[in-house]
Amino acid sequence: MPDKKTFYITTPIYYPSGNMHIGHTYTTVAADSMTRFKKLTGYDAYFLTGTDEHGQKIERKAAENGVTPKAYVDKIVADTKELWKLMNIEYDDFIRTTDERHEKAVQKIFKKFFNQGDIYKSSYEGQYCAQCEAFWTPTQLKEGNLCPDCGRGTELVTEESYFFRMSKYQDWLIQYIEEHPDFIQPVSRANEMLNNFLRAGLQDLCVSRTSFKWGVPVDFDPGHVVYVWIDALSNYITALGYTTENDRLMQRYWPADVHLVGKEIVRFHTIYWPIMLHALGLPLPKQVFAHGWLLFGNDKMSKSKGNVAYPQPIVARYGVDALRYYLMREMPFGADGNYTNEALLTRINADLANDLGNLVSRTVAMIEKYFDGKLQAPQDVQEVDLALYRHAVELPAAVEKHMNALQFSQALAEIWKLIGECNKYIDVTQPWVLGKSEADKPRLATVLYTLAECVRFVAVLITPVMPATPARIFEQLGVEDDALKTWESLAAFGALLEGTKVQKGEALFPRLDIAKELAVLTPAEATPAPAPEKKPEKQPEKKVEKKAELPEGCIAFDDFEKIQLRIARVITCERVEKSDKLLRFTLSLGNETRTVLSGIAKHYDPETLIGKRLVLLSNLAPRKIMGTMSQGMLLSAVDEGDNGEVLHLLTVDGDVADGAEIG
RNA sequence: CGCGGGGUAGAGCAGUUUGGUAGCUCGUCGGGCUCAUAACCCGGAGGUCGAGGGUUCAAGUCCCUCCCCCGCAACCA
Repeated sequence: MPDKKTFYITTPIYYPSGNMHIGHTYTTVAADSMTRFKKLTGYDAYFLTGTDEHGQKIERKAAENGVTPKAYVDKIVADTKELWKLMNIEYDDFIRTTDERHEKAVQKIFKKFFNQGDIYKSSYEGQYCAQCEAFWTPTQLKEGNLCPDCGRGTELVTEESYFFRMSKYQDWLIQYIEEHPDFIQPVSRANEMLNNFLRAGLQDLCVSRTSFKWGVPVDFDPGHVVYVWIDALSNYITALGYTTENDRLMQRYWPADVHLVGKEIVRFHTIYWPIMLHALGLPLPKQVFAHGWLLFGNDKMSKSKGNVAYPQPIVARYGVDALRYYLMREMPFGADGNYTNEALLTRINADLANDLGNLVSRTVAMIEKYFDGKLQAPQDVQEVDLALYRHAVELPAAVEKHMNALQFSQALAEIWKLIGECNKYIDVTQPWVLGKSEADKPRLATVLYTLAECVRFVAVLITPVMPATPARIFEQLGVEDDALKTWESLAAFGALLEGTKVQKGEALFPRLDIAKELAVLTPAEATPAPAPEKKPEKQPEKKVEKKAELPEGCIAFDDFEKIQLRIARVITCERVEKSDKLLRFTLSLGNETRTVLSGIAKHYDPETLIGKRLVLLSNLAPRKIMGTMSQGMLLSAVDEGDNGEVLHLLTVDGDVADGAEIG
């Protein structure tokens, strides 16, 4: 072990103000795939993830829920770890900024900065919103110094704080970035940082707060807590035992090989963090890689917009590896990408079911059919076979090249080229014709051996991204020897043993009925918010809003008038077959009845709703869900309780006629 | 003129560094095959490469102007 090369990779520590969604999953799967790849290729790899648990927002969220901040984050952290387990994430350490080991180290780091004069005490003056307990800069404020968040007035407040002398290190950092072109990836991000912040001049950074308590206390100045930057960023070294007696890990793994970050926190990782490290006398991470965002439709995922996708239902339906594959394959790492259910399902069918799954299936089936399941040694090798051998043997190097550049998508594309080549090879060699004559048996043996060996190559190569699938392939191929599952075993073609007994199993990835699956996946997203479906119409609307110069987050009265809300009486209500979320309603609107589906089966028993008067968004475009047209949307209040969301249907006071309009 | 990214076939993207026949996936149309998960293989149709101007024998690729979209600037990956 000591002679192995090391590789240290981190994800950001996530902010546990709510459950982790598919975006966090994206980053974490990438880090995990990279780690697995490095381990596979002989590295001593170390993978750190965790949570950034302090700050006012958590403090407030916890208060709203009537629990302590610690209890609040404990729950989310437990769920997060559960999710990573589900996603087959094998981290080496999970750091929480509330860990004692972290807090102690942060206090030492803060003290050191103070002692060496990097941190000084001063005061911070700004417009403060008492309601939101937040400071806003002049550019953030709405006209008349109104709070951009709640719209109330703000007041000029002075708060005593500690500041980090960033300006002192500015020139050093500019030079460092210019001399290390690989430090910030993609390079466009480096330019952004240089042009936007560094060359413009760094402001000293406020690194403590007195306005809230939920943070690491500054041990030499009661009342102050360490503000986010020093607290959060230093996780990458406190997790390795920095400042403690046992800093074995620090010695071994620092500096990190790569910090994976989302593009919105590039600045903190490429400016403040390097400066902090430099001030501590530590080397900088070799690379900060900013990946893009997974957008939903064309929108940023955000809870408030109701357009967030969560991994759990996808994994439940299609398996972890399908989702991991999709996330790593769909878009180039570094650029933004769209998450859509359609694309996910298409990928599963085209790449996993048709190309890979079917290749394994037909290969194994033919070995069973023609050789009674016993793999024959290749005989009578021809140029078609040799071409495929060469392709396979050259593949690991190509995959390695792309993986080392964190280009997961390209690495997978390379692997899939071999899969495509194999499918074509079957067509060209026509094993079912060879099987008809005894004289062609040697050819047939060669063809089937070649295919089986290629499948083995593929199984090994996809391991980092799809850790669960190779075992299922090896089982069908009859590969038991672990030596045949290693990266080294791909050095030459032909490691598979003659006589291996293959056995056809279940389809690796069953082909999906896309229309049907879409209908199942859709209600979950359609329920919380009106579906933002019509792209072409959306843009003009936006423009109108801008021209009218409405306060941000507001709509005009005529926008409201577009929404038709009516009282609907429940005539019948029943569960939808094969759906655990949907209820089918027949509603009376006085002169008409409507069928509406609603994803609230987990919150209500259908019988109890009959006769109730509910609020219906009646002019929502109809949508087919699970084969039934749903003509509107029932409104409900969403309560974010400890055990996830709880829905409460909106109802109405007093006796109101069916179909009464709400305005 | 705040900064950055982007506008390429119906959809999603690559190609722009180092100008030289416009490529991939999905979809679509036609053909082939029957080992296989109605899967696989081949072929076709479909693009004024955001607009305009310029440099050049030659421009998606270089230069200039303009239009449009998205993001950052503020603790959601």
